[in-house]
Amino acid sequence: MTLLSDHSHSLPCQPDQAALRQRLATAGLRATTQRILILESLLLLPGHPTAEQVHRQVVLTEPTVSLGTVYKTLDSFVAAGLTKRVASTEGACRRYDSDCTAHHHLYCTDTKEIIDYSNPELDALIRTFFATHGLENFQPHSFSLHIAGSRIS
Amino acid sequence: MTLLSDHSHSLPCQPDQAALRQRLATAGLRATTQRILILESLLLLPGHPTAEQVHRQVVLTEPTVSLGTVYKTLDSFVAAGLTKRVASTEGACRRYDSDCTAHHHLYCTDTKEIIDYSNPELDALIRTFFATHGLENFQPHSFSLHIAGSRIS
DNA sequence: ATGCTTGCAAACTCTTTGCACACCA
DNA sequence: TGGTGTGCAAAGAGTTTGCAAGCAT
Repeated sequence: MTLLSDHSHSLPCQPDQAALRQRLATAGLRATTQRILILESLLLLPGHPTAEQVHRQVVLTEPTVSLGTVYKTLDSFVAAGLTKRVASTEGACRRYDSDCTAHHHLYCTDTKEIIDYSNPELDALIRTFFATHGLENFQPHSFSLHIAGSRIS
Repeated sequence: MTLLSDHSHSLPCQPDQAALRQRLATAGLRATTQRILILESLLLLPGHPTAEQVHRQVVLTEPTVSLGTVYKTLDSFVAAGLTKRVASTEGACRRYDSDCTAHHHLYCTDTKEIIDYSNPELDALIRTFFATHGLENFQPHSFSLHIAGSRIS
């Protein structure tokens, strides 16, 4: 099995292999070829890819990586906090989000798209609300607002 | 603090069969025995039942109802707006929510429970926020805040 | 060297589908 | 009666698992 080859086709602002290894190490995960590739693919793919989509991307570079490994790896990424799973009412399959910073989602009811949305003012508003109106018997640690609606063109 | 929207809260009283027929008719659905039972079970079951759980409940009264019918029926309920599907990052299976009024969800990271949460003040806060800070290219029509955290005993 | 990871394929779970029969409007 | 809805069983999609062999540390 070859190590990560140089990617003449890869996008400009992609983290290099050393940075990916570092991220894995920080998360307490061994830096295997597969994990590096899967992490790279997650960061590369737009939107909220499924395990299947990540696999398709990974296989371009390393055709022997199995879908099962992608599932196991994505699970370990989620467990390690490298990745999140996106909540969705639509579709049967899981979607992953490489953006682990707090953010919200716009759900387009027409196109079924899930669009990332960040707004620090909104975050502050919500945090302040729960700081003053504490929930009973529940300690919140993160919030995500799901905004359903439709795109205006 | 902004005024609360008026919040007429009806307890989950058991609608009789005539009321259920009426709800189905209003939604444009034929009132079959199965649909009446499934709707009744949805309203009866606490939390956010899966198709499987609804089926188990329905079969107590009418043992011949098939799981396939429960799936088809729940889909038609969602399409008709009688029921919602709950978004979840956890678990593989779909959950349904008979409460079609706007509300939020607490996701307990320990027990994986999904707990309903309503707070008109919070709703007003969010609505006000988006009324003043409109989204670009997006017309929101509903909001649901997902609050992850853990129960305190 | 040790123990975590991987690939493979089979098993599993959840959901959908096709079709003949049954039923509501 | 006509057109929908239902039951059944098989198929399909997505995900998990067990184990032998392969790597990272």
